[in-house]
Amino acid sequence: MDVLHNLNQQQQQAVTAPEGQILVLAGPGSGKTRVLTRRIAYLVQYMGVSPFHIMAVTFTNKAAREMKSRVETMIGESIHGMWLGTFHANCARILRREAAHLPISNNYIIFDADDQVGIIKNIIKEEKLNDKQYRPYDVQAAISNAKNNLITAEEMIVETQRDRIVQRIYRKYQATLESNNAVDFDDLLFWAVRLFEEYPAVREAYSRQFRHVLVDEFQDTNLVQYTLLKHLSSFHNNLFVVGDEDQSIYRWRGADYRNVLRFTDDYPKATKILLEENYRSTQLILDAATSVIDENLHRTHKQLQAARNLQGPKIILHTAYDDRDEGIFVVDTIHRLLDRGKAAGSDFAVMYRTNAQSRLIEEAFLKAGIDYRLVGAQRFYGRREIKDLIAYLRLVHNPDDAVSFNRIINVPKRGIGEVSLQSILLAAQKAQVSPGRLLLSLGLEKEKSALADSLPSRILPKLIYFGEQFLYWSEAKEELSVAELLETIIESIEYENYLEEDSVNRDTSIDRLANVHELRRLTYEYKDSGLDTFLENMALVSDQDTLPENTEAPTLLTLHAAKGLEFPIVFIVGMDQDLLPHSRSISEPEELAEERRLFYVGITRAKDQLYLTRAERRSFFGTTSTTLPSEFLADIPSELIEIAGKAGITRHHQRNTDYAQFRDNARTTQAPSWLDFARPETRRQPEVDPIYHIGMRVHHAMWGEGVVINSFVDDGEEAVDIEFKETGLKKVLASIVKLEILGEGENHV
DNA sequence: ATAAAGTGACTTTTT
DNA sequence: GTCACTTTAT
Repeated sequence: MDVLHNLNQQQQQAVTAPEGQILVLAGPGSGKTRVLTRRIAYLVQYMGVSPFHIMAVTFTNKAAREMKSRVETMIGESIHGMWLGTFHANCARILRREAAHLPISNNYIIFDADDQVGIIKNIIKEEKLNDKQYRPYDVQAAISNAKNNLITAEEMIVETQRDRIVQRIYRKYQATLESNNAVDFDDLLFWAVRLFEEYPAVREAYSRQFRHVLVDEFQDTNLVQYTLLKHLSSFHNNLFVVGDEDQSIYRWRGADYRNVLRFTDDYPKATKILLEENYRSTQLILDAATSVIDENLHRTHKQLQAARNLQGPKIILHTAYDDRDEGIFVVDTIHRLLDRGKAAGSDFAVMYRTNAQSRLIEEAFLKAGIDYRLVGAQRFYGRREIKDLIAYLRLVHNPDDAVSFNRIINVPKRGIGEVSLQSILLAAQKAQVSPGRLLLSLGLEKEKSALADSLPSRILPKLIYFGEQFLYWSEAKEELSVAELLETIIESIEYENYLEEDSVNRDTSIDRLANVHELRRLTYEYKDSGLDTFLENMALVSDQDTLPENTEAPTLLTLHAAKGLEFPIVFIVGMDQDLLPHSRSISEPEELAEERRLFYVGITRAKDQLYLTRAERRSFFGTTSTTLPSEFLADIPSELIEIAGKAGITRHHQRNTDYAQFRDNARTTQAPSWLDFARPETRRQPEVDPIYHIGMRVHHAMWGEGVVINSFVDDGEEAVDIEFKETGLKKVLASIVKLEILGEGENHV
C-alpha cells in the first residue's frame, strides 16, 4: 500500500516531512496514529532507513502493539530490530544492557507501586515516624515527583521539617532498592537519563543508532521523558513528536503539556503541523467540544472540522432524580436502541469520572439483563493470588528481592508471624546477606549452616524445609520453562489448597483459582523466553492489555481509560459539580483545566451521539446529598443541547420559553439555572406530554422531510408515526430519533 | 499466631 | 458503603 494513500494534505506533509524536529499537533480523531505509522513506513520504505535505526515510543503497550502491527501490515514485512515500545520498556532494555555502569546487576527486578509503598511503609516504621503525618502513599508520590523532575534525594530542596524527613525517606528508599537489586518505574527513565549524562560515550552510541526518534502522545511526557528524548535524538536530531495539548490528562503523574511549548522553544527550527480535520465525530459534537476546550488557556486553538459532512443530532442532557435513576436512564436508553436495532451493544460506551460511579450503572445493566464490559476496575496483577505467585517467581529470579521474600514467607501459612520474621531479618542483616540468600544457605547446609544458630529453634525446621524447596527451584529455573517452574511452585507449596481454605466463601475461592489458572495460561505464552522476560513483562504490562476482548457489549470505563478510543454513542455520566470537575481539582486552576480536558476527551470519543447525564441527588460515602450541575455544562452553547427526561412540564412549553433562559444562562459562571427546568419534580414520573402533533412537518438527517401521521405516549415514551416523502412510513420513538420540527400545520417556526 | 472487631480514608492510575 | 489496615481478643 502506498504510504500516502488516503491522507489529507496536512497528514501528507507530516508523513513526508524532511529530517529535523517535527511537531504534529493532532486534534482528536484527526488520524494521529495513522500519521505516526505512515511516517515509520515512509522512513523504512522510501527513505531506506533500517528499522534498527528507528525508535518509536508510546505510553502504553497496547499502543505499541497496535503501531507495530499496523506498520508491518503496511510495509508487508517484519520490522524486526526496531525499538518500538513504551518509554519504560525501551529504558528497561537500555538499563539491562548497561547495567555495568549502574548500581544494579542485569537481573534486576522492577518494583511496582504496591512494592514501593510497602518499602516506604517499612521505612516509616523503622524511623518511628507517624504514618498519619507521613502517609506512605503521599511520601511515595513526593519521591516519584522528584524523580520525574530528575531530582535525586541529595538534590531535593529542603525548606521545611517535612522536606527533611521526606528526603531522609527518599535516601533510605533508594538504598533499599539497590540492596534488593531493584528499580522502580520512575528509576527506569531516571537512570537512563543519568546514564546518558554521566557517560557521554553511551549517549553517543545510542543517539548514533537512533537516526529517527518518534513519539506518540507527546503532551503526556514529563521532564524525564522529555530529557530522555533530547538525549536519544542528540546525534541525528530527528525527533518527530505527535500530540495534543488538549488531551493531556496525566498531570498528576508528572505529565506536562507545556512540553509542547518547550519543544518549539528548544527547537526553534522545528516544523509545526496542525491536524484539524476530524474523521470521527459529527460537526455538532466537535462544536460542543471546541466551545468547552476554548475556555482553557495556554494552548493552540484548533478549529476542528468534521470530514463527515454531517451536522448530527444534538447532545442529549438528562437530569435524573438520583444517581440510581441516572443509571437506569442510561441502561433504558441503551435497551431501547438495542431493541429497535438502531445500534449494536459494542456501539455504546458509558464514561465516568471515578470508578465508584460504575457500581450503579452495573446494577442497572444487571437488572436489565444486558451484558456489559467493564474496563479497568480491579486489576488482574493487583490480585493477591497473582502477586503472591509472581513474588515466588521474582524471588527465585532474584534472591535479593526482600520485598517478595516478606510477602511470601508466610504465604501459605508456615507459622512465621511478625516476630519470627523480624528475627529472620535480623539474622540476615547480621550475616550481611539478603533474607532470600539466608534461605538458600539453610536449604543447602541445613542445620549446619552458620546462620542456623542465630535463628529461633522453633521456626528453624520450617525455614530449612522452605529453604530446600527454594533451593530446588533456584537450581531448576534454568532447565524449566516459566510455566513448568510456576507449576512446580504451586504444587510444592500446595497453593491451591491454601486458596480454598483461606477464602471466606466459595465464590472468592473459585475466583481466585480462576485467576491462578489465568496466570498459568499467561506463562505458556512465554515458552520461548526466559523468566527475566516474563517478569519484566509482568511489571511493565498493564491490565488493560490483558482485558478479555468482549467486543459485543457496551463498555463501561473511566474518562481516563477512554483516551484513544471511539464509540458511536457515548454517555458521560455524573455531570455534577464536584464530580466533574472533581472536588479535589476545583481550587487549583491548572487542575481545573485538566478536568476540562478530561471532559473534552470524553466528548470527542463520540462519533454520532452524545448523552450527558447528571443526578440531582447522589450518595457520597454512604450519605446522600444534593448536587449542582457541572460548571462545564454552561460552556456548551444551548443550541447544541436538547433536554431529555423532563417530567411535570410539557416539552413543548419548555422549548418555547425555557430555551431562551437556557441560552442566556449558558455563558454565566454560576451553575446554570436553566437546569432547574430539566429537573424531575417527582421520582420516575412516567407520563410525558407529546411534542409532536398530527400534521406537523419534520425533518430527519437520513430520511429527509416528512409529516406526522400519529403521535401517542406509550409507557412514558412518545411514539410517533411519520410519513416521509422519500422513504415512506416510519414508526419512531421521539426520545431516540432526532427530528427537526419544520412547521406545525400551517405555522412555520 | 491468627481471627474477629474497630477505625478511618476515600480521583484519575498509561508504566 | 466499602475496603484496607489496626487493634483486640482468643
